[in-house]
Amino acid sequence: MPKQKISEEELIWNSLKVFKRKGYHNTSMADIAEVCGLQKGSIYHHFKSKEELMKAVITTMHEHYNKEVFAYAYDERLTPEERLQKLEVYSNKIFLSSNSGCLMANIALETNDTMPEFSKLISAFFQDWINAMASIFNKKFKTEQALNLAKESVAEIEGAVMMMRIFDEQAYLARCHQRIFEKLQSDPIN
Amino acid sequence: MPKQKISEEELIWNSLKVFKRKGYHNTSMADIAEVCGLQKGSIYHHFKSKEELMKAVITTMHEHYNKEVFAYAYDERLTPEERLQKLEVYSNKIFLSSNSGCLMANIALETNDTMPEFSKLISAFFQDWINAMASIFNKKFKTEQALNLAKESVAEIEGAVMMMRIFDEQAYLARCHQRIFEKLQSDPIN
Amino acid sequence: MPKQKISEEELIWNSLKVFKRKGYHNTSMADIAEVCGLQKGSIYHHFKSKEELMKAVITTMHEHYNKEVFAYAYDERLTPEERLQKLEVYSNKIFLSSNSGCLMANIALETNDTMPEFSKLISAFFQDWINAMASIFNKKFKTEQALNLAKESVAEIEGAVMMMRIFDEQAYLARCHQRIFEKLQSDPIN
Amino acid sequence: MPKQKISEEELIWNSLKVFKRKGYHNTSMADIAEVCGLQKGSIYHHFKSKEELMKAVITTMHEHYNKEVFAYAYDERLTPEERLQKLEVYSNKIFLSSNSGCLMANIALETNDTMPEFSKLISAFFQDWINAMASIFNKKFKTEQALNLAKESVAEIEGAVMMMRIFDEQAYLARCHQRIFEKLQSDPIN
DNA sequence: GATGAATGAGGTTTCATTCAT
DNA sequence: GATGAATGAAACCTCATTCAT
Repeated sequence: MPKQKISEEELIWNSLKVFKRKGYHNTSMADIAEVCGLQKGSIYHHFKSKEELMKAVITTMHEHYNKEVFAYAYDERLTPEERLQKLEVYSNKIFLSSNSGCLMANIALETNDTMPEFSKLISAFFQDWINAMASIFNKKFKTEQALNLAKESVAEIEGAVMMMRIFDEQAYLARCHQRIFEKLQSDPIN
Repeated sequence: MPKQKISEEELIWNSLKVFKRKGYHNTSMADIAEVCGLQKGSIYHHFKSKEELMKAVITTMHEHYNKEVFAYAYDERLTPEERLQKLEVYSNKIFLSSNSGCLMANIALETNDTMPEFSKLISAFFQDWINAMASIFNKKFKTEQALNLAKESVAEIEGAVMMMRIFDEQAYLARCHQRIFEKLQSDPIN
Repeated sequence: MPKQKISEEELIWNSLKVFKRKGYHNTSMADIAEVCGLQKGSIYHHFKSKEELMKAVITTMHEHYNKEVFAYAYDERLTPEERLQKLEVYSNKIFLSSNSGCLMANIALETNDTMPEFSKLISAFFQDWINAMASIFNKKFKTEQALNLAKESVAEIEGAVMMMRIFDEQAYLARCHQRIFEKLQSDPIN
Repeated sequence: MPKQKISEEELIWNSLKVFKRKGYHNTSMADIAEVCGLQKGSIYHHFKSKEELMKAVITTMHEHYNKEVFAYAYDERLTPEERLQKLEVYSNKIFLSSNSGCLMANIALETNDTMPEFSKLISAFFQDWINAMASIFNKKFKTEQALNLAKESVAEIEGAVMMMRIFDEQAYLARCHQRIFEKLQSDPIN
């Protein structure tokens, strides 16, 4: 009889916010329940465990990025510079909207050595991000060099987001994007 | 039952390893006790809470870096390049010795929004690191530019360490150091 | 595992018995759990801490007295002597039913200097008791004298209950009630 | 080699203050150590357990009362009124010097049902007190009546001390002594 | 589907006590 | 005698999970 109070989508996005802020182990099912307006027990109608919920959160975020962000990297109607800018705009939207950094990085650094199932999902996400960046650099650079530039770029962005959070100083991200843009416009090494 | 089984120093360094690998919230006092060969309760002889222990760990690591690493950045007998290399050598020793990344970054991303006392200590550490890097760049660049290069560099290193851990791929760090070296040798912007 | 095994009312009254016998600090949540047929952790479903439980116990007892005992002191259909007797009958029922004295007094003497939240609740209880007694004496005595007689009476009863417990000698209470009766029938001081 | 830092006497009197204020179970050996300027472990050179210490405290207090207070009740050079006044003076000194009530009563109400060894010692104390009072009343009243008046009086004093502590209102004790004085001067029932 | 009571394992912490120095 | 490190039991409390209603 009881009507559904919240959609699975919403449940996942609400949980995401909490996990991003408080981390995996410090987030309790009660915390999740609270932001969803449910009782602890009710969450188990949707996810069979906290671990499954976290995996759903990671996966959902990954799919979202694939569709809404990384897709631009492959959009043949755009120049490489335009593509890069699209990714940047989205990055900014996410990373500047809260002071809590990047869900994927936060969870990765917290659980990389103890929750292999999360690690697999998270590295898949970063792989897709790197591939997207590489495909942009590919227009001007050779495969291997493009890949390296992509790896550098993703690493730099995550480094910048980390510092941004630690120092509460937004400039890090803008300067980082600036440098990536310069990479794209630099001369191929040979 | 009596007489010291472990020095406070050792206790801290053993704890550090566990905290780095498992994070703050997922490390139990029982875990700490185990790596120290003590009973749970005995740790409270040395630190009045898990939180105080974590703070001692952060502080000890910070002091260690100040003395053993950052000090090279101010060593007038060395050229800037030599100084940078000293820092790099040390970075490698730490970050390549395990697959668990950087204690400071791991704890920062896990607890930045919930444990302000840790955040303060951690940002002080990164500030000292940035200052050390800036003092190296200062030999060739103007203050502001040197500072920005220092910030970039620290962010890049942390980004590289993160990726290195996620992908278990050590190349990230070497290439990152390479790029920092190039920054040092590039022409000042004007 | 699910569905209520014990009502909150019962939980409180069962706890009360243990607290009265063993005191606050010497009563463990395990003790409480045992008399309630629950697991330790389950009690936290109903009360968020041992302290809150104790406060609920005190408050419940206070309300119970207000309704079931002190009310007689204000019952206009009864003579002062009848009112006094009603209170006495109830006193006897409580204080003679076990050898554990008076919950309020026991907890007060144990925790008065360390748990101010208990002290406030307990002194409110005694104040209501004194007011009830005063309202009986008021029929024959002036306000101030009635109040003093009430204070004396309550103190005497508590003193008697204490001695009764220490010496396991019930006569104390009966004689004490006798003296209070005589006070009521004595001549007003002027 | 280490010189004695505190005499056993002092240790007992210092402990007494803590036990009176915080009760038996809520006083830790660390608390005791602190007020004695010792380490926890050192207390065990003097008393083999917390329980033994508490018993020494009770016994010491009892002996002190016998010698310094109750003795006046048997002093043939004094009138009954003078004897009573001596006891009163002493009562006031003790009970008005802190807001923590009566050690014997506090410990009795906290532990009567769980620490029979304390109960025995405490009831012996109260018995001596009652006997002392009875010996005063004996000058004017018959044995049985004197005994009852003594019991009443002690109970009343303890009741007054309890109320005094709960309400932080010193008047209780003075009025109580006043009433006891009146008892002594009233006519024997005969 | 939602609820809320219950569970049991495990978390951090406290504490009386022991004992080598 | 005093110390301080260690112990282990037990304290309070949290939490992921289950399940009858």
